[in-house]
Order: sequence, then C-alpha cells, then structure tokens
Amino acid sequence: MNELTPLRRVTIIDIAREAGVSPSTVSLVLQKNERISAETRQRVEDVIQRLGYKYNRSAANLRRQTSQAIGLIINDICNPFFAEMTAGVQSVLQGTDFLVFLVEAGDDVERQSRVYRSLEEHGIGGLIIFPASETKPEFLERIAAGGTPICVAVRRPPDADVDYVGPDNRLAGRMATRHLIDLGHKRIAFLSGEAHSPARIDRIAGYRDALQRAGLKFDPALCLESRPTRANAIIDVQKALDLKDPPTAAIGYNDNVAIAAMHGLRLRGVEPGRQFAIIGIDGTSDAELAHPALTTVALHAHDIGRRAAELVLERIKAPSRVHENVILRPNLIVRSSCGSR
Amino acid sequence: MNELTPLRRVTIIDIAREAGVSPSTVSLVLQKNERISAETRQRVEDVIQRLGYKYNRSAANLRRQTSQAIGLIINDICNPFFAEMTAGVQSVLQGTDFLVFLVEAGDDVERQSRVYRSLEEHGIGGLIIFPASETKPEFLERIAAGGTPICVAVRRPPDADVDYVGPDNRLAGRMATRHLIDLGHKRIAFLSGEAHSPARIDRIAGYRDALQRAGLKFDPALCLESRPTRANAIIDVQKALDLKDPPTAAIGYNDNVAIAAMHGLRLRGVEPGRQFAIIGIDGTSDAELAHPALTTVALHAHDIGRRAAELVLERIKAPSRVHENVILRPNLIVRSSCGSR
DNA sequence: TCGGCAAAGTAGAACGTTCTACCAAGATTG
DNA sequence: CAATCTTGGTAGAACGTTCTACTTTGCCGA
Repeated sequence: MNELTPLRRVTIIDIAREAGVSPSTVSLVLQKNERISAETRQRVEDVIQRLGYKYNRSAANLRRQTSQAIGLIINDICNPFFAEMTAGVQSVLQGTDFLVFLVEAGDDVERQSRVYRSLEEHGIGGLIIFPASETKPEFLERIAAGGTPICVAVRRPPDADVDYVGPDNRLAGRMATRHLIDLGHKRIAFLSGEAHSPARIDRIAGYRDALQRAGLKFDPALCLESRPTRANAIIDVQKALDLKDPPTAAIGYNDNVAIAAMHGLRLRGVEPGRQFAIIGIDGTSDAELAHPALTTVALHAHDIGRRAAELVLERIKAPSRVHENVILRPNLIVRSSCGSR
Repeated sequence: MNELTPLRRVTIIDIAREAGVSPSTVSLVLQKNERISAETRQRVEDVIQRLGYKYNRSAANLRRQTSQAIGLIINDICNPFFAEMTAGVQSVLQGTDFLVFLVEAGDDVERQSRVYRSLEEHGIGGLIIFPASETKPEFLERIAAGGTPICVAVRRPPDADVDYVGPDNRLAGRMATRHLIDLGHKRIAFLSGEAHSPARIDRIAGYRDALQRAGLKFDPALCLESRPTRANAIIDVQKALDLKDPPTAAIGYNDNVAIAAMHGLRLRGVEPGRQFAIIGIDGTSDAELAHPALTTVALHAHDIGRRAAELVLERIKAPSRVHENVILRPNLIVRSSCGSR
C-alpha cells in the first residue's frame, strides 16, 4: 500500500492483506488447489500480478522438507556424450518447476561423495548420477534409502537396487562388429578402453557374439586395451597395424577413440574409409564432423538423459514404485568411415 | 538421545542439546566464528560428527535472504564452447560452497526471461549469463539493480552497466586474417555468421584491419553471411569457390563453420589444407580432432567461465565494487588446415 | 572498591511458506 | 426440523537457520 517502502520483498502475506483473504488462501491459489472459488482465485492472481510477487522456494523447501532441484552428477561436461545427456535431462525439466544442479565428479569417488554431500545440503528433490567407476553399490543404495529419488545413468552399478537407464553395450558391440563383418571384414580390432570397465566388457562380449555367429574366431591380440584417450587410440591402432596378421577394420571403444584412430592410420599412410574401416560407438554429433564422417553405433545420450529425468520425476511422485531398468536400444548410423559409399 | 526415534532429521537444536550449548553457539561454530572458544568448538564439532548432522541450506537461505547457488544461463550445452565455459565456472566453484543451476535458454529472449524467473524463485546468490541475442540491456541492468550479482559472458550487451568477461573478437579476426596473409594468401573469404551478430561484426572488423594493414583491399563479395550451421557453411564455402575471382583461403566464423567448410571443399574435390587454407575461431577441443587438424584462434572458453565465476564471487562479497570489463586475449593455434605442417 | 571492558555465550524473534485442524454457512436428507 | 454433508475458507504452528541485542563472568586499571 505504502509505495514509499518498496524495500521488503513482497510475500504471500502482503498478497493476502491486499486481496482481503488469508495467507493460507494465497498459498492454495499458488498451488492451484481447487478448494478455492474461481472469483477468489482471480482476485488473488490479480493482486499477485499487480504487486509483482515472487514465489520464495527456499521458504517452501524448508517447510516441505524437499526441493524442486534435481542433482545431476556427471563425469565431465566437455565430453559430448554427457553434454547431450544433460541436454536430455533439461528437455524434460524444461516444462516443470525443477532446475538442475549440475556437478562434475570426474570419475573420482572421493569427489563424488563430496559433491553429493553438497547437493544434500543445498537440498535436492532427486538425483541423476553417472557413478564414478569405483562407486560401491552401497553408496547408491544409501542415497535411495535416505529417501532421495535416484536414477543411475549409463554405468550400471553391479546389483544396486535403484532405477537405472543406460545403453545396451553388448548389443552395441555386436552391431558394430556385425556391420564390419557384413562388409566382408574378417580381422577386426577392438581399440582401447580399460579392461575392468563394465562398458568395455559388455561391448567386447557383443563383439565376440558377432564373431562367433559369423564363424570367425576371436583373437585376443586384436583387442587393445588402454585408457580411452586420443593419444592411446593413436598408439593402439598402430599396434594393431603392426601385428603379423593385421586387421582390416577396427571398432573404437567410443567415437573419440575411433576418430583419433583415423589420425593414427593416416600417420602410417593408411587412408581410413578406403584402406581401413573404422566404426565408433557413441553417436555424438562429433562423429558427423569427422573426416571421413564416422560410421557409429548411436547410444542415444540425449534419450538416456530424458528417460532418467522422467524416471526421477515419477519416483518423486511415487517414491515406492518398483525399481525400473531401462535399456535403450542402440542404432547403427552408417556414414563413410567404413568405406560404404 | 532416544535412539528409537531416528525419523526426524538432526538439527542444530539437537546438536546444541547434546553438546550442552545453545543453538546460537552451534550456528556460530558452523560459521567458524572465532567468538567461540576452542574447547566449546571442539565439543560441538564432535557432536556434529557423532550425530551425523547435515546442514540445511534452505533454512539458512530463507533466513539470510540469499543463496549459495549460482545461476548459469547459456545457449546450448552441446556446443563445446559453452561446455568448456561451464567447466571453467565449475572449476572455481569447486572449492566453495556454491553450486550451479545450469539452464539453457537457446538464444530465445522469451525463454531467457522464463528461466531467469525460475532461477529467481529458487534463489540464486549470483548469475552468469550468455545473453540471448535480442536481449535488451535493461533486462540485465534490472537484474543487477535488483541486487543480484551478475556477470555477462561472451556476448557484450551494448552499454549495459554490468560486469562482463569475453573474448576480443576484433583481435581474433585480425589474428586469423594475419596468419593467412603471412602464408601468402591475397584472396581470403569470411564464411558464415549473421550480419547483425556483434561477434561477427567485430571479427569482420579485425579481418578488415588486417587486410588494410597488408595493403589488401576488402571485397564484400568474399564475406558470406548466413546462420552459422554446418549446412550453411558448406553452401557458403562453395559459393566462395564459384566467385569469378575465388579465394584461396577462408576464415570460418567459428570452428564448427570451418570444419563444415572443409567438408564443403572436399565435395568440390578441393583438399583442405593442401589446396585451400581454412582457419577457425573458437579453439574448442573439437578443432584438434578434425582432419586436417584445424588451425584456429582460441578464445579460451574455459578461462571466460573461470573469470566470470571469479567476478561473480567477488561481487557477492563486495556488491558495490565498480563494474569490470575483462577482455581475454585470443591465441593462434597453428595446426595443419592452412597447409603449414 | 568500583567502573568499564573484553570474552564467551544465549534468548528469541525473524525469514516465507505449508498444512493440519478447525469453522461457518448453506445444501441435502431422512 | 434436526442431523449431516459440502463448500470455501482460516488460524497458527511448524520447518531450521541466523543475527541482534542482551547477559554473565572475569579482569584491569585507577
């Protein structure tokens, strides 16, 4: 009323006074509760407009003991896979009142628990996490038990009883291998990735499946193993070339490895796509920019993020729903790095 | 005390009772206030450990009318430039109690004000924003006037009186052009980007500077203009090739454009790096993966994020500091797309 | 001895919502 | 016509901190 004291922020109480109702009523209007008659609602809404009221979620959070924020713990936002996954999460949160707290844990359990603690302090209504590789299932289960709706993404914790959404790594490995076999390749390398990585284990399993199905025998020498960096990928592909019976094609542990491997080939004067087939696994948009454009098995990072967010939102509504395991089917995207064209 | 009622969360009051002090004291301990004697502090801290107390920031936010969250509004997280910038922000927030609310506004003013409103409701202690291109300076100034520490990044709002950190686009344009001139090129195209974009205007200004300095004359026909998508970049480079007096080199409006342009060249049987020089502007890690590896002018997205976060943190501490304008100096990164190898 | 001051701690009212009871007044029913 | 139900609303106590303004105690100097 007094236009001379615009210092205090306008609260639900100011609205109530101005609209001639109680604060409770304003609160109910805010929550779109149908308990309130149309005319009262209208009146309150008008006042809200007029006074430029801003909802204070901190107060609501305190009172309701929850928060409209979702924690999103990933490895590294510069990795396009995670960037796309993050975009997927955002796409579903977009239309809601939820916001995301993004944090990177860099595949470090120590840091992961630190950032989780911080998320907890700030208050989150749910959590989507790509767990660090050394994560113990109890860590995730303790979070779930604590009442925080949680969805684990991409990296399946062995036996943790929580919601999960991720790719079918085995099928992806199989599809990639199958594609190369269909193109007539008999000696196919698998480049990079760390031996203990569950993703790699599954992809290799798929690779072996496809080999076996085609009556080709598995040669361990063709499976190079290393941290999946660009530098290692270059080394690995060259090691493969140096074998007594060298491969004519290779699967990259991921797109990055595959792209770097193409560089490695050229350093040896081998032209990828023409003299050697390369296929990646990931399907990030980077693959399209490579030259030759990378044939790859898309894991649908965006959809993983989307589904994970949907799952968390559902669990927020119904905390005791039975846990879901969502496995997304990969897709082969044929471009030119395997010579088809 | 009663171990049979573990349902309620443990609060500062429980700690106080257990440690035989008042809640005020516990609060002071939490804030590391030196008002409290060493032994009392120790006692309280022990109890905190023992009971597994978790600080409730929502309550603190409500009381203090602020929040330890920083809003980060960007265009699109899948763009490596923004991903790197985000990582830069995280790198400084890392050691603090701040967390970031990440939101994408997709260069849409409408959406931008919606997400800002949402950030406001959730409560933020500061804001870093890459403003949508149609953003009015008043929008930013109103935020600052409202008391929210704000730092604008990358895209300079004309005359808005706020903190800003961004690249020197003009110098970047000059450096790119200069490099090509030094390599002996006389006809240099500038590919893509929208005419009204301030970044492009500045980069073109730098391009003209360098041309003039070298005694070369500016030919508007060599400046192609379009939304900087991959498809447009391919079209633009081909248009350039079709000119009566075609260029022998080109500057991409950004790295993405440059990489796509290389594809465009190859579609015409022109080998980038050997028969035509291409240089980008951005310096995201993608450039390294391209083939040939892209020579580019690095704008240091990571550092922009880092500085922006530092500026916001400083302004949170000292709200009335004079506004700063931080301009980061670009760097030429020579790889092989201009033939120098 | 007394006034003053520093050190260490405390009381208690906020902060802005939500939500469980509760209430008043019509409408409906037997 | 009394009993019950429905509709539309309200009172007021939380939620867990923070922070201003005390209080208490001991010490010091005059």
